[in-house]
Amino acid sequence: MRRILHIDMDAFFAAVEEKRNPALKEKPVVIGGRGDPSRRGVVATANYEARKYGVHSGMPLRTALKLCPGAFFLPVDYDAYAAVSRQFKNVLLAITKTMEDVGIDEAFLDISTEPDSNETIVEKIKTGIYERTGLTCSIGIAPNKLLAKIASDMQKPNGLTVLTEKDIEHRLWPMPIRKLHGIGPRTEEHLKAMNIGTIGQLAELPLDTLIRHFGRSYGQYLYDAARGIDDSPLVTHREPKSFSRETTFQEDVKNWQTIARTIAWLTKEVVYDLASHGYCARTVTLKIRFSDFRTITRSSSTHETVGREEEIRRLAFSCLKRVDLTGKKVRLVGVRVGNVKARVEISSHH
DNA sequence: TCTGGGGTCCTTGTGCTA
DNA sequence: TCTGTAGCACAAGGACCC
Repeated sequence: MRRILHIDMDAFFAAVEEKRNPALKEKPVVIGGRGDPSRRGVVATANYEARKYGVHSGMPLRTALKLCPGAFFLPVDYDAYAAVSRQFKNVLLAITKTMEDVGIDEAFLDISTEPDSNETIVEKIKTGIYERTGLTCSIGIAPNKLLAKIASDMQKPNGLTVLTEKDIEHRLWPMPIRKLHGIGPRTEEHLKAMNIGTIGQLAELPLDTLIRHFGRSYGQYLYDAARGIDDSPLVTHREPKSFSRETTFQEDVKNWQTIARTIAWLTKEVVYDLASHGYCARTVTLKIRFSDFRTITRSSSTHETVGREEEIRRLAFSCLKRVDLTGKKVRLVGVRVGNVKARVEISSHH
């Protein structure tokens, strides 16, 4: 039986900001966009004080302002959070190298072969993270990643929850289906229409029913997940598959020049990312979102990989030519490069 | 009046080729 | 030569995650 930990930092962005500016503690804090609730943007994180007013991540900043006019609004300072993220991940890596990164504020650890008890390891992690960063985290322990992630969410902030196979019936099955990783709003609606609201009810559905509704791969996933089954290993290293940049205009745009200039700028940014990571690409995808939120993509591939800005911009504009913009207002444009390949190292030795 | 940005993965349709 | 089909690459869209 594996021992998998999921570590989740508590209200991470807000906690870093409060650490920098302790006067923010005890006050509602909302972090998102450029920190200006009169401009377009959504909430990245709200602290627990702001959550009392109904503010939550993903909500437009304008809505958050209405719900909580007294809140402090701060811009997302990704570099600062990344620095703290490295610190807490170093604490985890001191326990075991079998760590899977899950974004900036979460990680899995596989401690199956560690001699120490769960209690000892949890103590090391919690005090280690607190000493290095001054922040708290919530931890879940279970036989697999699926259950460990659910467990870390059961008691927060600063919680610890252990789930075993014996807990599946009485602790997992009463939960709403949305708690399962991989079930989002669309699947929730689909299952609601089938009168399925809890994980237990999902577990009553036969495999062939799930496959009929959700396809072979996702149907099988749902069948297993409802039973707490997950054999997926930790992924300790991954290569990037794509790089992208996109931006939402403050006001919807119908001027072609503005759109073209923005695409050229985004291309420059993407090329910089691509090059600084040492990659080149074969596919360029242009993304356009119209004012009605309808989103289209157009992509264009080359036979040989490319990395130069002129080349990638040419591909991006060949995509733009295939989009009919007449009479439409554009809300967002984005540029992505895919099918990326590590550049052959021009080595100094020979 | 709303609904970010950076990713991954999956599905579906289509055209090509063995 | 005709027909079917399996497999693949690619394009587009969509669901989901943090």
